[in-house]
Amino acid sequence: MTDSRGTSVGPAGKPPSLRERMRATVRTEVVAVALRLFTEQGFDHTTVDQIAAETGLSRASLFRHFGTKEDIVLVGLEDSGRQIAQELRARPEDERPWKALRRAFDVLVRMNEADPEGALRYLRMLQETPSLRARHFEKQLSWQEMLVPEVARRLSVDPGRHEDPRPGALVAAALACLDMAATSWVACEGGVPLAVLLDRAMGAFTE
Amino acid sequence: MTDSRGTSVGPAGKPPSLRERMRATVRTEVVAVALRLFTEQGFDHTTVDQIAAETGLSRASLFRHFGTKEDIVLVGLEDSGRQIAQELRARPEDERPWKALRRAFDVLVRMNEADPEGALRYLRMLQETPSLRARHFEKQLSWQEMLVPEVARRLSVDPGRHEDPRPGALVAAALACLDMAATSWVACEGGVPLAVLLDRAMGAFTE
DNA sequence: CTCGATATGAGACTGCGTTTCAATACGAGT
DNA sequence: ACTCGTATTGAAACGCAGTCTCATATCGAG
Repeated sequence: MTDSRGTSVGPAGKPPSLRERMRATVRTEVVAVALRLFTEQGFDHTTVDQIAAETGLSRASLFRHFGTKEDIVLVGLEDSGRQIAQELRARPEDERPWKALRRAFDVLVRMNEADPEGALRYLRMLQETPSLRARHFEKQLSWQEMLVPEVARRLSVDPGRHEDPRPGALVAAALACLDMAATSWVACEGGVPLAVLLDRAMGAFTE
Repeated sequence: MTDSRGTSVGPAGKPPSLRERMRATVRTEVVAVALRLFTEQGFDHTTVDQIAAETGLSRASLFRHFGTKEDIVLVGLEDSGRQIAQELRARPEDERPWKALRRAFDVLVRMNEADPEGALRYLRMLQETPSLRARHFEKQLSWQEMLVPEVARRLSVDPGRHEDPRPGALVAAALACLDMAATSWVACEGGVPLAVLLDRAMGAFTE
């Protein structure tokens, strides 16, 4: 059971067959090699053929695992989105959506604190490479789709009603704050904790 | 005097030379032809060569006018951004930034009301075409850069301080609300006025 | 009219992403 | 262990976006 891009999806029963384990191994290997090359030579100056050569895969197979070159860098975000959504659903029922979103983002904060140096490098590359920034926004859109239903539920809004943009607006705005905090964090070289910047950004509304 | 993509910029002195007028007419011609082809066959199924052929231009020249295929559709946004920024600066000094941003967006609302049918078609294409959505976000980033200084000024924040993500967060969140409102507007086929949706979206915070 | 700057077309080139096809590796059932 | 249907793989050609070079016009100022 895999999603459209082949990520193994959830703990849904199946004992992972040999094939799927192979698949996972290959994927992490590719990501490792690619990240090394990207940080060494820059994203734009690294060709897909080069990555394929260094991993011993063919170009075609590479594109079967990752639909695009950018996806090699961004596959991880898919999972982060799921984690945030899970965390959001776990927040107390009576917590305000805005606050609940802020708390759900703590999973990302913790991930960054686990490896600040790597996170800094990663985010810098993301922000310096236009094509990556663009794809990154697309991924955030998928986060949005994962988070909106829960916010809608908390606001007692019929999920099918598109005349009420409030759930979407809250989620999109929160994600915008998250991006802004990340940008600031990179700008001051990690000098100010991400959590603090995120509090400031999202606190600009309740003032 | 032209900006990086060749758009004539503001009423800054110069009487437009013949060359620049030619340039302008060619550009609007290309945009017209391209929009027709895109709505007829879809963005992805229209090649740049086709547009070049129908306008009598060479591929190379086309790319001199518009850096990318997406830019042909999105050049107009550059100007919209400037208008919003101008409107924002014109808002009363004591108005809250959030409200001032809401009012500044009215220029877009008015543009949509001037040609709802065309706006609907345009936005639909934008949202249905992934590569266009991605570039659209990039353009919004440039809007952000145009709006942040004024918001920072109103919050008495030193523009150079990136430890304070609040101006950026407010602007990014407002733009997210704008996008969400536009999405809802398209979803209900323009059934609810954009202004109303925008009020709802941006009102979800002050509640 | 002349000269420098600029826009143009033609064509080759790089790189991403897709498609086709034949060969191979898995894995379930016998 | 054998076999057959199903996935996965590499090789190679293809389509298209975007860049570059270079020779040729075209404009604009003096």
